[in-house]
Amino acid sequence: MAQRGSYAKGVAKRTEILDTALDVVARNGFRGTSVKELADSVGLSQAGLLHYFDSKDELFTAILRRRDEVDLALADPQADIVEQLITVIRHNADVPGLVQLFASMSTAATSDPSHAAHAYFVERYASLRTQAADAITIRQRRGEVPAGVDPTRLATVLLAVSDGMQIQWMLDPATDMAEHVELVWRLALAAVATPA
Amino acid sequence: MAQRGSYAKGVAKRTEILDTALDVVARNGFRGTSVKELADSVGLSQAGLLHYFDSKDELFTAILRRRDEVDLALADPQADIVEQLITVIRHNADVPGLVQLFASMSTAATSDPSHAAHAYFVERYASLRTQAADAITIRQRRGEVPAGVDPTRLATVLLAVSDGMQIQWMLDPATDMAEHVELVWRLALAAVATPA
DNA sequence: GTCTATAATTTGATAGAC
DNA sequence: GTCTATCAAATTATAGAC
Repeated sequence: MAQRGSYAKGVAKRTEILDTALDVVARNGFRGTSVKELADSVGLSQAGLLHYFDSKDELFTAILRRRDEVDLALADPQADIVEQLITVIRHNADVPGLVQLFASMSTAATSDPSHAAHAYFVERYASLRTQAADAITIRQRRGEVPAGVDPTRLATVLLAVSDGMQIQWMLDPATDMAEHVELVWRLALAAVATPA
Repeated sequence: MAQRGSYAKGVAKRTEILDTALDVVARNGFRGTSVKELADSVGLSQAGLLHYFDSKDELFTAILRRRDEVDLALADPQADIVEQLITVIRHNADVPGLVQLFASMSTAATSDPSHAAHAYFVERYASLRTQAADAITIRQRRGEVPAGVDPTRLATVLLAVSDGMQIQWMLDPATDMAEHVELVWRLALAAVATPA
């Protein structure tokens, strides 16, 4: 078996912890959730849980990374990255706690380069922005997106609406986040003049 | 003098405190700033400062409200609300700490109805959304915005981009927030088909 | 109105036994 | 690897003097 040795065991356990944490946070939310709360739900003591992660922030950053992995696995690999993004946003309405976690961590980490999650967000936005810009460029060549639109800017804007809609959705869960992201996307596809 | 009596004095002092706090937060940022830090900068003890506000969260909510007042006073009353919004976003690049404060408070307060700032955000989004939707409706009648676009949805989306761009700007201050909000606005003005 | 002093917790992190 | 126990702070909020 490939999972032999203490290293693999540690990794497997870590993943198991993260998947449980993902469920717990998704439901119970993230109200400055303490390490102990999470420890209880995964059946470990606080110290036991922190054995796997260097700090609280590292733990929650790992949760965010794991969530991206899970989301990616669920997405249709055939689909345009923009379509995938919209699908993920649509799913977000089912996991309020994760939306809360993402929003909280992003505000805390983006403005503080020394925050444990800073690198995660840098990588995430760079990666998504590039992927989306590439997809937009392809559509542009097909004439589906006006030539005057800068792909990177449009990509940036699509990510921004996604993030911003989370705030308004938390305020009123009846709000349809995905629909609003789609509106921007359709406006771009429908634009005929050539905004910079 | 109109400012006589303990009530008026209290109000004046409160405003004075808030204006100082606004400066301090704008520069120093909001890294979970403690009440004591703010108290020091306004020349009061921690308890002295809390004499004017019921709690820490009430204090920071008051700072946000005061900031909106100041921003509103600076805006051109002749301008379209959407243009005003873009102007405010442009100014935001000069007050990083306030962007941080707004982002932090919005994530904390929107998801928690019992948070001291919850009502503030409810009112703020409702008000801005309505005003923007009205302005969009007017443009629609003039034929500047496609008839098929729902004014409230477009308004919602413009607010979302504004919020979302703050995250990406905190990550990279070279990002031009206003320019990206304008992109969405121009896409809407340039759209020719009729997205819902 | 403002201060000093302190209560009241909470909670992240670590040391060390098993 | 996991736990118990404890440390070490950091703050908010309040009581009560002046």
